Amino acid sequence: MDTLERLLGGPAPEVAPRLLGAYVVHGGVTIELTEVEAYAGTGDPASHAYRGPTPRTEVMFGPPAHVYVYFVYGMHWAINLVCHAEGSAGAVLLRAGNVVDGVARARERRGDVPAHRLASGPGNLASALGVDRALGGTRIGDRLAVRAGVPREHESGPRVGVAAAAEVPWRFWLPGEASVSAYRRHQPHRRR
DNA sequence: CACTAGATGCTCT
DNA sequence: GAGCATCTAGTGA
Repeated sequence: MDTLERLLGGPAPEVAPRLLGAYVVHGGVTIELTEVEAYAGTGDPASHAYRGPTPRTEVMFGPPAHVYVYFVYGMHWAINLVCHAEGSAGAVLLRAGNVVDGVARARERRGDVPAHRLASGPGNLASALGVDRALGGTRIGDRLAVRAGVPREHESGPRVGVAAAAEVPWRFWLPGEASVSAYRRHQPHRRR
């Protein structure tokens, strides 16, 4: 497990690009990561952990190599890998990837979409893997597995859709991958 | 192609 | 109750 510690331990902005090309396995599906974002905990206004621990975010304040799962916009789950040491709350959001094994299984969950859209976007990625709140707080290697990939050239830029620290370039992706999201600025929500 | 409105429910104030 | 680390279908060009 030394390899896993080396891959996942450290400041989120350093761990995030290391995860590009790595493999995530859950629910009979394997995904090769093409896009991730770093969230640096209490020092990062865009992080869910910014204002300190809450029932939802306390996983991030625990030891690294655990899974933080959250629910957004009434219908989507998103997966984070906790990487900071206990007491600090940094994590990496898994935004997109290529399904390299278990395509049929992923398609059962995602429907009849083009291959590059099976796991494009945090909600779709979690859906393809069959991940929901039940995975939250589990240790990596327990139910969700992560394997290192081959290091690759990557690009970086501002994180998608965040209201705070909108200019911080902590999104990392593999260039030329169709699964990577187009950048979108945060947009305030209308209500009726 | 680009752009946007609406769905939907959890979490914290 | 307000805001949200989203996604898709729909419109218009």
